[in-house]
Amino acid sequence: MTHRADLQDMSEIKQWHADKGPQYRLKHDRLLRVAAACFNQKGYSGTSLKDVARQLDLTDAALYYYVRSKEELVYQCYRRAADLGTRAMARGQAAGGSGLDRALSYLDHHLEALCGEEGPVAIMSEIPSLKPGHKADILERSRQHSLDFEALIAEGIADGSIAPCDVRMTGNAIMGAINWIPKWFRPGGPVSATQVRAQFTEFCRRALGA
Amino acid sequence: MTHRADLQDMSEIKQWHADKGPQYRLKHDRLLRVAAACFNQKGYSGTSLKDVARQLDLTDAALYYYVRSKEELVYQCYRRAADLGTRAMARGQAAGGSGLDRALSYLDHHLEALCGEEGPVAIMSEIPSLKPGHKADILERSRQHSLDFEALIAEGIADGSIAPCDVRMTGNAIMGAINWIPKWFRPGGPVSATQVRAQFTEFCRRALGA
DNA sequence: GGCCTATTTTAATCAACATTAAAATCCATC
DNA sequence: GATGGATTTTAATGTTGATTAAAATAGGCC
Repeated sequence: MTHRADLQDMSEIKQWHADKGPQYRLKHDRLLRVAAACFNQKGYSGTSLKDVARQLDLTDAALYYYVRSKEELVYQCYRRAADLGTRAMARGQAAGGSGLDRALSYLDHHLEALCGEEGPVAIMSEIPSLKPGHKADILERSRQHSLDFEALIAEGIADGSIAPCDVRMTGNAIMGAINWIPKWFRPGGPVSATQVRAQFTEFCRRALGA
Repeated sequence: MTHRADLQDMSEIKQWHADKGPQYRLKHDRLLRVAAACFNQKGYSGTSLKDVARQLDLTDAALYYYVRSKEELVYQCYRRAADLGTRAMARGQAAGGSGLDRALSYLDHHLEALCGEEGPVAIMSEIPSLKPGHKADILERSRQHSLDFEALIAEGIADGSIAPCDVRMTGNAIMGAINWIPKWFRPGGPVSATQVRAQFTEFCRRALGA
């Protein structure tokens, strides 16, 4: 499924970051978080590189020391978001208990990443305008994530902890609810991250539970 | 809450469309649907007016006979989406039965609009880059819609048809799931609109039901 | 102090669209 | 088949913001 071009893209990026020191990594990560916040708050077309740079006390041109292009900046934001999701999924899968328990564990971990200190996570609303290789990569990860979640649901149904339902649809519904969270949740807002975590998992427990 | 500038914007738009005939209205509506499809599939920044125009067998310049700017095109797409939501909400509120019944009725109507013949509905991911007046208008409608939905949930809790829960959170979760649907649902795809409607409402019934 | 690398800035450049103005075409009606 | 409004095209124009190249600065290390 993966084209030669994609692999090339991937390795290019690895090279790009490979030799840089830890200072670099730190700033690069900060860039990604700031950019994600901008994209979520001001929209993709609404945020210029200058906007992002200003928040980092930098010139727009300076960003090109960290990313090759705006497109790549978006891509890396999405990649970061996908990575956080994947990590949460791995933890959920590794958790003990019934299918329901593990599904909820995953959700809780993901919510923690979304609302917690890991900083703002980019909503993936501009996937289509990524260049082919990057788009394929993100879509692939995204697809895998969905499949993993559906698998958890299926296991839950099998072991009787989750009520029988259309796995695909249910997965999509919950994923949608998750993905939409950055739209309405603001750290430091009226609702705390802890509350969201508790209430959201509670919601899913009821939605899924047998 | 509404500024003078906003009102001005609104009336300007009314004037713009007021005198035109029914042919015009028809084509204008088609434009909005095609544009919504483009924005959803190719992203906002990924769709040029030329793209939209091509699908209508028109030149990009011709679109300016129907809209004043790209920004306004987006705004009208969002407005159309909001209107469909509002209509569904009105029908749901007017339906009989318990709070749960009415909430589900609203959802069903909204799903029908989203997946049915009314054509593709724009995902509102670029609200921030609307100009102030338009942004305020859309946000206001959106907020109202959420409030209405939360009210339905509250009524359901009051009459015992919906299990006690945090109304705001639950509303946000379900709205998120709804708003995300255009991301994965493709008319003519593997899953029919009817199936989505049935399964999604079923999901919400379980999530909400007492 | 001098050197080397990492980081950032200044000052252009450049391209992609959005947008506009004027002209052309289409179409119903007289 | 001529007239007038509605609709669309052709051909520029403009502006924004991404991108680049070369120069400047900062800081660790000898």
